Amino acid sequence: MAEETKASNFIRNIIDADLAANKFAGRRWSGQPGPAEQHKVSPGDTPKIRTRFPPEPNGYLHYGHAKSICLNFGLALDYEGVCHLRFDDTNPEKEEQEYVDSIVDAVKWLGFDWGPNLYYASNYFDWMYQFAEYLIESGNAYVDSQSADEMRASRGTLTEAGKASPYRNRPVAENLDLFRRMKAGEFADGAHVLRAKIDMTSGNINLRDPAIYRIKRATHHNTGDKWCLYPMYTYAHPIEDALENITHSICTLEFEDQRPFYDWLLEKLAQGGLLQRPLPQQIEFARLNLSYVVLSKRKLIQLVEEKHVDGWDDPRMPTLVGARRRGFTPEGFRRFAEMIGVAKADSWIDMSILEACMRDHLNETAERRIAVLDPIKLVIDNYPEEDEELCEAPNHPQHPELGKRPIPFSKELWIEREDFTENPPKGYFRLFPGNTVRLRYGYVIKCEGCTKDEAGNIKSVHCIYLPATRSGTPGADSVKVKGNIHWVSAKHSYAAEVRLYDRLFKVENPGSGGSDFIADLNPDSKRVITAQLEPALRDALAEERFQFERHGYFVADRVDSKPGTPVFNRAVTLKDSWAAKS
RNA sequence: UGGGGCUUCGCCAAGCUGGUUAAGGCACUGGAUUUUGAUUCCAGCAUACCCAGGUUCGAAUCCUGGAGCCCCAGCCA
Repeated sequence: MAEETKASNFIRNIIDADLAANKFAGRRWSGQPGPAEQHKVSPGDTPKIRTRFPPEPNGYLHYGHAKSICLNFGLALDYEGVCHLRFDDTNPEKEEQEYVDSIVDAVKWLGFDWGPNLYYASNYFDWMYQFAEYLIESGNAYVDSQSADEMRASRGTLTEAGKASPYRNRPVAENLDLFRRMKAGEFADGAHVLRAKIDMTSGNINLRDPAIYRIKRATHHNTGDKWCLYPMYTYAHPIEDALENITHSICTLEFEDQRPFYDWLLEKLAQGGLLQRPLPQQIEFARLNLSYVVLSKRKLIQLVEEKHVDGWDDPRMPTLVGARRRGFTPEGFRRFAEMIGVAKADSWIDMSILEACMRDHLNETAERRIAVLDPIKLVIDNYPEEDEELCEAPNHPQHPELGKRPIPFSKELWIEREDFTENPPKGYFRLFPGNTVRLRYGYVIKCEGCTKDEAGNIKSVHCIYLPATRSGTPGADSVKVKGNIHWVSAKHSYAAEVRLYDRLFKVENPGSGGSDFIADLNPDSKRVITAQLEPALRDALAEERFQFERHGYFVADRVDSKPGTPVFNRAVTLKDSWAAKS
């Protein structure tokens, strides 16, 4: 593949400048995350940059995470760096091993590799604790014994400064004693909290003595019951980055206000000789907003719990497990991330962009097959009853090397109901009485009419075929036709379950204007049908993706398919300029 | 006068150390190829950069003022 020049963005500009200034030249790396002391005698850190994807294992990854994953891992790849996968597991009440596993799977599925750099914030608890003691000793932290309510009240408001806690000037020795006893489990949850001592009058509320440690008796998925004291994200995250030698700590915009604290903390710790310089820098970018879907964790949970979808991996869910079942591809997501870019302006990406990226990749890679989704019988009146023959269909029109496969042809076929009409609208060039059309990879046929039941519903379409026009023979092009429709032989095709998925919501911005987003669900987001498929499809392997010609891209469902009877999910339709016009 | 951030084509988004015809992609519109109304190809698509002033020979880029939108008052992340 040709060398692509990556689109410039503000993060790449920062990295370019850092690299040009040789900012990271002095860093050491002991092979494992650790404080300054540990890295001190080690060799230089070879990767040019270190980024990280730091999910909290408290839910399933969604499309928004895909943007962040592609960004962090992609940057590492481009700059000969590495990207760590780090679980930010500082709140035992919300986190579970199940989520850790699913996150590992999802990032792997997207095609990224963290090598040996799989880490857990919870493995740094000892260091974090020591650093907290240092902060206390250096007069930068204190134990506050106010209740949560009192703390909230004294924090002030957006426009009024906060007031100092009565415990703010506790002597160092007392703070240290209290903090150690907090760790030892002498106090009830919520009795005390450790706070950074910064500025209660700051315009930035995050600097009004943020809480950095709370007492919480909960079993942690990784550390078990070792701790009853857990660090807050605010405190933990910068330290995690520093211990891991992260050069660029990329996060979303809502953490922008947190950056002054991030820098304050790391600077204090570095001054105390605890952390190696240069310190990591936090860079914020705009999170993904996608139309026709919701990405907030709360809403996703609601969809699952209220059973509006069939679980977290429902193909309609904007989760990565859902996308996988849907038939979306990792390459499609990476293309998407590349296409939407990264910037600081809040933006809304239309779902059609993601769909287009999936089509792009699927078009290149998916083999073609024939499926009649809404079958109606087509009878070829002048074709002998007992005859049958094999037609050949290429597996991919742009890739002849993928070979061909035989498709049985006979007197009675299934065609799409919408490929025939008695009263063609202007511009319609499929089947209607008197019109000729090609049966793809077969013969040209001339439509004679149709038969109906008593109610007037069309039962079968009748036609005659032109024997000399068989595809692949010299006479194939002797009759020019505009229309080209697909078909399967009724005698040889088989009925199979196919799920037609569509967008989960019927409006661009579900729940906008204060309405209930549930009311905006698309009632037709899932249709289960029985389709007539060409014989070759029986052999489809779970997760194998195909283009059903003239329909779209489908995947053999990875959970419901059984050997010999795959169930197909529609990932996305083909672009349809005829439907768009009419 | 609480703090922080953002504003370039319908949607993203380069550019921001002042001088380019204001990149590129998607969408859209033409046209060519095509046994998928698909794909591919080729062409078109901002005298205009939130607004108003100013500096300058010259401003999307610098200055001043204004408008709009987003985020922050968890012992969540």
